[in-house]
Amino acid sequence: MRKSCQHPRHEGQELSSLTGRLRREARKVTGPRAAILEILRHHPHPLTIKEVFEELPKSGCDLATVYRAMQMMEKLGMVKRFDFGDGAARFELMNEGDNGHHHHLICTRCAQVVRIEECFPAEIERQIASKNGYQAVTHRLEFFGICPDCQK
Amino acid sequence: MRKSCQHPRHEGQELSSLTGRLRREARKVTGPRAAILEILRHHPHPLTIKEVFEELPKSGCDLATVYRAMQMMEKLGMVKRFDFGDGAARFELMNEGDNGHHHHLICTRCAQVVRIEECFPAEIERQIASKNGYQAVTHRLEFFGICPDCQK
DNA sequence: TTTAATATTGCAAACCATTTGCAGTTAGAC
DNA sequence: GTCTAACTGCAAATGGTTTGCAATATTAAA
Ligand SMILES: [Mn+2]
Ligand SMILES: [Mn+2]
Ligand SMILES: [Zn+2]
Ligand SMILES: [Zn+2]
Repeated sequence: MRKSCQHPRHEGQELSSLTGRLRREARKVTGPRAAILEILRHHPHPLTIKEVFEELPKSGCDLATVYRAMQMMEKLGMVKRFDFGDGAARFELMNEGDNGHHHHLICTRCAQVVRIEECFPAEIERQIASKNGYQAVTHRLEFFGICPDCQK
Repeated sequence: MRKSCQHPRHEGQELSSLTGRLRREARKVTGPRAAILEILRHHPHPLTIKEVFEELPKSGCDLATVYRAMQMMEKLGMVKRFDFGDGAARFELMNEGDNGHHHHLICTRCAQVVRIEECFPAEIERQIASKNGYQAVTHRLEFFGICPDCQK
């Protein structure tokens, strides 16, 4: 469905930097893991486990392996989990050091995704937190609408 | 776990107004439905299907019936679905005419929920929409933090 | 009040995303 | 090379949600 973008600007971090990160954390760089990282590296937007699984080279690996790799990398902070509210978790590669906090605008017709740089105003969030006595407040925010292609 | 609040201010709409709404839409007012509405009516916050199910009077009804009642009422616009990202949908009674758009602040330790009246700034949302050529843009937004009780 | 049409229910099975146990297989430190 | 912890495939289990179907209940009509 969604095609990989070959533009170098979208290839993200070097694979070697990613595998290095794994080894540094005493994780093994296996065939399946390298393949999964290659896929994430070439996709600028969050991917479903199933989408990753289906992009895997012939005789890739077991679905459970993709699930396990993804939760391991999430724990190491290498990928970030997003929830578009459709029942399937999505994952996006994170840059080292970056906390990955950002949002998306999703087409409700074709699922096209745009990365959004705007964020919920920090000042208002601070007010919400203090007014209710909550600490360490963050938010989960996604936008939904009809993309240009789907408007005709 | 979460207790029902008996304060009249929290009882919401009359049960008769709710059942009237059902009949008006050619839906039958059955025992299970009345019981489910009674539960929602007394809870000011979104409830899980399981939570509703467990509050049902002895020998309430089948779990599937709660699921079916809830999706029917969602279609009629009588309840609104919320997603706190923990894998279980939550539902809240909606006032007639109101579109129910609002947000929550959820304690990540005890799941206590506070209704939030603030919303994502409409002006910024409008910019996001036009900048990307999307139409009919809305958002899904929830806040997470540690509630006062859980801070000790 | 009885009837008849239709909506609703319980129950069990199906679904779908995700997790887990386990025995056999590797990566990579030494 | 050896050794061992980490990893894998596979199949079974999980948890939320949906569905098919035959039996039952509600309500509009008579
Ligand atoms: Mn993104
Ligand atoms: Mn609410
Ligand atoms: Zn944000
Ligand atoms: Zn809002």
